Amino acid sequence: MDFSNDLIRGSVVPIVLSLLKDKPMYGYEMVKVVNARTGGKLEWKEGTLYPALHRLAGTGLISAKWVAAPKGEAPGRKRKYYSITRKGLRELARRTEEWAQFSLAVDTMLSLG
Amino acid sequence: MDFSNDLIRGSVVPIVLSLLKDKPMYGYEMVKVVNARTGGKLEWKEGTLYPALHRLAGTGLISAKWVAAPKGEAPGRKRKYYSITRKGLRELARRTEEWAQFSLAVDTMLSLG
DNA sequence: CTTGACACCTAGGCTGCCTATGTATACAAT
DNA sequence: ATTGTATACATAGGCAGCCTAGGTGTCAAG
Repeated sequence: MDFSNDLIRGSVVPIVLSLLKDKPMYGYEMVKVVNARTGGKLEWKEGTLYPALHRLAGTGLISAKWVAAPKGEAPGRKRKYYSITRKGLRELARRTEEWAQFSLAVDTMLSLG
Repeated sequence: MDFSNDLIRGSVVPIVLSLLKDKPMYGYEMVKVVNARTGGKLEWKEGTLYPALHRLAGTGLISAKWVAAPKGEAPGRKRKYYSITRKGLRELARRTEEWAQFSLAVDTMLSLG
């Protein structure tokens, strides 16, 4: 099952914030993790994620730091690690609650609740 | 809590199809019913619904029929009643399953599952 | 006779997801 | 040597749906 873009929309930001709540991550890593953790159901595209990360950094919900990859792993490559800010944590709480209420409302209307 | 447009997006079509599965309805009525059934959480706008109905009719998922309102209720007014088609019923099944899987995937990523 | 509820409609703007493409490095395969 | 694949970042342009704001017209109530 391939999810329509219209469903995807709006789910990227809360998921990014949720990922970063646990530990700093870089974009490419997030793509892989999301694809893996959902068994390929959610298939993030780089062209979606990178601009989203820039928006989040622009509004101060996350912050970025360039880090060289460890020698044994991917020598010579630069990774842009993102961390969630305090403001981002508050936004995560808001978005998580919003999602919970929204999905409940939709379930109700689809007689799934 | 006001849901962001990005979440709303994609939920309109399955909900319309689900409503029409039970009985034919007219647009204005759908707005009221959705607002009521979700306790005001989902607040549909006419400017959203009407174009959506036209799209659904255009792709043959629903069909329309003009009906005069009953004399005792709203005399003189015309209502455009929509019914779901057989094609629409199949699409409803698809969309419902899609939503179920999608919301599960998001719950997983937000540690709500 | 004005207000509000009913009932429909559309144009234009905004915004975010997608496709496609590009840069650059490292390593394996041919 | 060269090609391909994985890593890791980035952007431009297209597309599509939701929203705002405005419009039409009927009728009942104040």
